[in-house]
Amino acid sequence: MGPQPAAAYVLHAFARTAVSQVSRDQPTPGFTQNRGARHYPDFLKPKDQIVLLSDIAAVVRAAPSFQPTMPRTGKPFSVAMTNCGPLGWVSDTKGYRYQAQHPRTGQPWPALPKRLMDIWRAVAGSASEPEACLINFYSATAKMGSHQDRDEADFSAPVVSISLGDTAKFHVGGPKRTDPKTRYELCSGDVFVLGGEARLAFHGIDRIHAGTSALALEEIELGCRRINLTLRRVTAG
DNA sequence: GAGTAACA
DNA sequence: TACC
Repeated sequence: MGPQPAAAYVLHAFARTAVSQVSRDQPTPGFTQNRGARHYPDFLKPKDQIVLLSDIAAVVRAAPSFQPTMPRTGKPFSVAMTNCGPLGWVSDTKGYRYQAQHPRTGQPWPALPKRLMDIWRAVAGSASEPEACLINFYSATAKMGSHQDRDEADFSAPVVSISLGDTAKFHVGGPKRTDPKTRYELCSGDVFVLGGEARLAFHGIDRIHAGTSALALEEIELGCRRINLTLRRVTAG
């Protein structure tokens, strides 16, 4: 069996009325940009975060979290995931790909919640509508190794990432794995956009700062401390 | 190499 | 950095 499904976590988190904001080194108006990588701190207010969690709860009810594995080796990822939208990103021993059905239930992915479409429209400029939202569930010890998002047919649209729960140490490099990295702390409610020059930048999650958000503190026993939503355009359009 | 383990 |  894989890790605990994240559904219970999401449902309980929604029931809470408070999402604490972590103190920051610097209050940042608007966003900061570095070669197409844009960081929007506090893009979602606490109330927006809670309402978005209700959307995620509905998604997970229809599409339970699953444990992806590495191509070839079959080694499991430390994160659990699910998807919503017409297409979902999956990984197993056969490789990385987008597909229209949940790998375990065989059902189509749930629709993209309107609130996610609204976030996309607010930060993705003139790009076509997103087709996939990958939802990653991070435990206190989960990480995401440095990688590129390159399984899409269309790189003209940006990748839009939304953070909920505990703060994560995030890095963004360049199109080569060895390019120098910039590090960010991604807090609950932050939005991060990889577009333009940064669309194919290597990026990853180095660590989770467990206990930095009341959202995640409620569900220590289930192990999920952070949720990341990644919106993507997959097909040319 | 969207993984881990071992290393200095 | 090595692994398979």
